[in-house]
Amino acid sequence: MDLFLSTFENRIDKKGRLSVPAPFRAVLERRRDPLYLFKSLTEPCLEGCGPERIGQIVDAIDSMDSLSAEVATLQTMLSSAQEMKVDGEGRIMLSGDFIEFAELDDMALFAGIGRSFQIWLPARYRERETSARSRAKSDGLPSLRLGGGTRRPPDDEDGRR
Amino acid sequence: MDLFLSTFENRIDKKGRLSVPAPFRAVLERRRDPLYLFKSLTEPCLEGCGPERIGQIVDAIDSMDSLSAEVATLQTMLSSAQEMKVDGEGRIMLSGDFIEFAELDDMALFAGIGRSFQIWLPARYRERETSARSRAKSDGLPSLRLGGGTRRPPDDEDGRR
DNA sequence: TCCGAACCCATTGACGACCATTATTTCCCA
DNA sequence: TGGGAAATAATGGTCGTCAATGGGTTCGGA
Repeated sequence: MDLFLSTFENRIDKKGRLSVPAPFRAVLERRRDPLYLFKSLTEPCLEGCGPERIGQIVDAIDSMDSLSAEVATLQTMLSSAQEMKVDGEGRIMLSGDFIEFAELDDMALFAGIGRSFQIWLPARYRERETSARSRAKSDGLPSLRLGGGTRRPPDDEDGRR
Repeated sequence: MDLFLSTFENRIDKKGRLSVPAPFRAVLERRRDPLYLFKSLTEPCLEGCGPERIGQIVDAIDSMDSLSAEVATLQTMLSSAQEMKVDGEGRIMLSGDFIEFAELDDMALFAGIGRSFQIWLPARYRERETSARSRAKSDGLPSLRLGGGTRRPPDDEDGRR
């Protein structure tokens, strides 16, 4: 399975166009997947993914009580989602709404987080990264304990990016 | 599967005409489906969909106790439904009843929510979106935990709080 | 005959497709 | 080992197309 990993910083030109990092594009193209962007529900950033995640959300809505607050939350997510058209040069055009929401300026930082990626204002991302790091030092790495199962206790780590 | 996604804001002209967003039209045309609108049961907005969703409601009624209150509610929904005529430019004409119900003025906001979409007074929609986002921040993203369904423990996700 | 709704046509503005230029990296060869 | 060439990626600009909107005209029903 190919994943979105690593971070890239690209420029947003004055028309609002933004190059998708070549490695991310490669993942989508290999699967022949279109790219979807939507506003994060919890943070000031955009989320990028393929259709399968969108489908999961739609199915979740259908299987839930349509009166619940959770459904309204998921609907908010969907109604912010856009299928992005990628031009011949691998660029997308961010709507004014997206730029505003993520408070983007003239640079955008792509952060690969596995099955999806995020787009941040670079400065804001770094802020968040340092605080995540210090939190990890004080609180440990709960998710690694849960998920990984196999290897290595929560130490070293900080060495890598 | 093609879905109704994203939001669009269009003007209601002085003749009462309203352009259906081209992407939404494309979904319906590809399936050769007519467009139905009906009043939302739970919110001050209109719901738009194709025939299959209307059929689902009919089937639901058939499978329920015909004396129950829920059936009466669903019947209310059906009786408010109209098949909309779309003119050559992709516009529909809203009845006075619909405009009143959704408290529409001179702008209408289309919000795609997967298999259907909603039509809102823009200001009212934004209110609702704001509250959905703040709720998501405080309560987390319960539904994704449910919806993911398939693999993977409840970590990573977009919603790393 | 009057009103409203369906149809047709015109305008405009934004977006998408295409083409050009620059920069950076990698690889090959001198 | 260093320099150059080619490939890839990023960036910038331009033009055509289509969607959104507005106005006018005709047709049908009351």
